[in-house]
Amino acid sequence: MKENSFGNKLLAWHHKNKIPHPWKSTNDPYKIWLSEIIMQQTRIEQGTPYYLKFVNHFPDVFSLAKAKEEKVLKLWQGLGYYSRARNLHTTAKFIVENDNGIFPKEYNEVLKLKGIGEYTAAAICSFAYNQKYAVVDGNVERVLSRIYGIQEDIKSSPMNKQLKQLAHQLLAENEPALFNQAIMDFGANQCTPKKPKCESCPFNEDCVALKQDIVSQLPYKAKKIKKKKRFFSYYVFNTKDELILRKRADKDIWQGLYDFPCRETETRFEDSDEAFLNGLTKELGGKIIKKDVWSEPKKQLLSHRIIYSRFQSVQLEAFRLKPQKPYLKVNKTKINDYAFPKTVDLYLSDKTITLYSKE
DNA sequence: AACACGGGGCA
DNA sequence: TGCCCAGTGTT
Repeated sequence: MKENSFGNKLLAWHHKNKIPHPWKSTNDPYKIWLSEIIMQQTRIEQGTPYYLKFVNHFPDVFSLAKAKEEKVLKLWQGLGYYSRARNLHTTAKFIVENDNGIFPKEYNEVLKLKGIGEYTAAAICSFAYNQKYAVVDGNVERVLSRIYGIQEDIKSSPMNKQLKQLAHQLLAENEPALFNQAIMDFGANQCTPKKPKCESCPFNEDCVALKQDIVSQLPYKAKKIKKKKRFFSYYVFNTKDELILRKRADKDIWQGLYDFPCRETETRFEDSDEAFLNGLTKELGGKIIKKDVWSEPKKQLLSHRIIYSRFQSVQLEAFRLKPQKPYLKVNKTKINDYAFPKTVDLYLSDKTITLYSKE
């Protein structure tokens, strides 16, 4: 779609559908800044009462700068992301002390302020000063990815760059403040995350996502897998010729592979668990001759896990009892017959470990 | 580049 | 539960 066509349709939509907000009827950069900080990652309905409270208590940057942080945080209470409030306060004091209370006008100067990133800098420069900076927030990402059928991960660095460029091109021939307001309103009220109003959409002839029936799948964001941390403390029981392995159970990582008797802990490594060690020692029917200190924890990254493993060599004079259940006794010369997870193999291969020597 | 940072609304 | 919301700072 041609840039001017996009702008014309968007502005026509906006003319009919604009929704007033308390901070729209001003060019005061302070109020625009305040509203933008409050609205970051926040729904308009949730943030609006806070905006009204703040302008009421702090009508200008001086009053905000003079306030105690306690007061600012108290007013912010319940809104979440509290570093926004602290940064807001810090920046207010900075502007009063360094710039005589006058908000900077240069985009790059605005961007330097604490709590102001690319989105907010563009919002302030366009809304307060009508400079040509395109805002790219969640709304804009959604609108553009759908209309232009962008199926790649919009959060990826290259794609995010492209989106900014596209937004900038579309903005180019238009009134910056008006265009930015329009595209955000359009995302918030027409091209909504769920149940977008495609039937009444001015772009329904152009929208690539609608044509391909993938509107509900866009914008695509790569699933960010939360990597759970696990902590393994391995006890490497060994004698002159043998050592104890454990066959790993089903329903867990590395099933069927071998490692050592292991105590897993929820959080970071705690002190050695003597009961665990002694119980196992008794079970193997031996006496401890020598016990090494714990190895430095080794970190292993899996697709969905971060595993920290540490090892402790425990030398017994003999294994008098036959190991039970998942444990088995193995002659050191046979160790290469078993499959090990990477960290365990690295430990075994370590030249400083004298358990066995790899060929 | 990945992650922490909140609280609320909605399926 | 999981996703999303006028994102930014930190590692």
